[in-house]
Amino acid sequence: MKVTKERSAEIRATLIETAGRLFRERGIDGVGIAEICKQAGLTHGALYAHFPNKQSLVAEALAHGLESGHKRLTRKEKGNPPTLSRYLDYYLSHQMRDNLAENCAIAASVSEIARQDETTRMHFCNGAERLVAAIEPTLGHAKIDATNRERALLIVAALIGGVAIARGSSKEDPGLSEEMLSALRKILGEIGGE
Amino acid sequence: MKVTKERSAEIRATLIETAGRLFRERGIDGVGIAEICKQAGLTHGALYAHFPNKQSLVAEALAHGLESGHKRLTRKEKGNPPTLSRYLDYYLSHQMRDNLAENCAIAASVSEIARQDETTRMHFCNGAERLVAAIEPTLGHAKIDATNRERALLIVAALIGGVAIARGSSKEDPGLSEEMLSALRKILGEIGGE
DNA sequence: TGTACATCAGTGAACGCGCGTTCACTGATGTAC
DNA sequence: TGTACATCAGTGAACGCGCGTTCACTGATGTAC
Repeated sequence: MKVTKERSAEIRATLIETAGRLFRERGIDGVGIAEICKQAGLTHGALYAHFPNKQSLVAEALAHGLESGHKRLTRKEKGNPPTLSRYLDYYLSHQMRDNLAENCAIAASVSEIARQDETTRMHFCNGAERLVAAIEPTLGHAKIDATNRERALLIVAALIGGVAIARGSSKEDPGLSEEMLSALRKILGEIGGE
Repeated sequence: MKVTKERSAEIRATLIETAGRLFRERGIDGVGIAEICKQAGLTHGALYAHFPNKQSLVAEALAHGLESGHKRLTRKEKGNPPTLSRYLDYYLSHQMRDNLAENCAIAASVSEIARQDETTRMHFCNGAERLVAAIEPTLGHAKIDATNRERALLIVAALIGGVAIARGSSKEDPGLSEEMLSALRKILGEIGGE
């Protein structure tokens, strides 16, 4: 049956958030429409009143995940802009490694992106650019012959790759997983002139 | 019909290589038994004479991909062991970015690994450890306060993450993609004491 | 070496299942009077 | 403000499809004599 405009907008937002959480946790191919709708408290048919198909939900869910991740990450604390230390502590924590669902959409879906449609890939690029741009101004001086932009690109690559490797090895080789997080925490801090 | 032992072993090897190539290119969930067998010149039922199920083919294909990648990467040239430059040139090339199928299984499947079974994850960990161990002895001196092991971990994380981001952005934001490859080439060379 | 037969890798139809998507229907919402 | 009706978000059965897997069958291979 019909619902109020407000309720409909709420439901749409719930679908996007639920889908994003599930896609990050189990991969885009690994989650079906039926489960997303069920977790959002709907039957599967309802989805098509909000999105023309699964792919467009994928695109919106990624965009929303990147947007809210970016906002959370760059939020000012006590009026101060975020520091490099805060980015590094956040990305290289156990909570980041062990909670796919609640964290960075770039890290969660990086190797699935190339197989998605153009809109989705576009959102991914914007998200990556914004992360680099957010890190760049937090950099201090370091004994390295490289521009701030180059160092920001390195830090983003290492964070995304490091978290992915730490996740993939956390059960079978926890030593490697821990070592990856702590080595990156130390050496990226130094490279970033923390 | 039955085939000779030699032919059967050939077929098994073909299945593993074909599956690995397709999994790297389109993801593990993105490729079915039928297509793997078809590309290997068989009908789908034949697979089950060689593997009990898809998951065990996934595990063997990953192990084989990591093994042959490792051999290719660490092969001596003119009696000399591989250098850091060779690793960096290989990982940060367009051929690496654009040919998922023929390259590093770690880079291709890093964010799918956490969802695979224990055997598959174990193979992944071994592959990652071997890559770190291969890079460590190639490092020279650099103005960075970090052990060789820590620098090797950083380089591996940055290569895997950097290639993944370069892949995800190559169509919609080629500028970012190129910049990522060249920035990493330069800065990792410096950090590695190339 | 030649013959008879057991083995078993490969075939292809068939299985149940879950996928994304469609659609006739329902009934509360929002609107026109 | 009250009434009549059009709208349309949500329901749930049904669609075709491709998935992983099974299995009776085939026929060349490998073996026992």
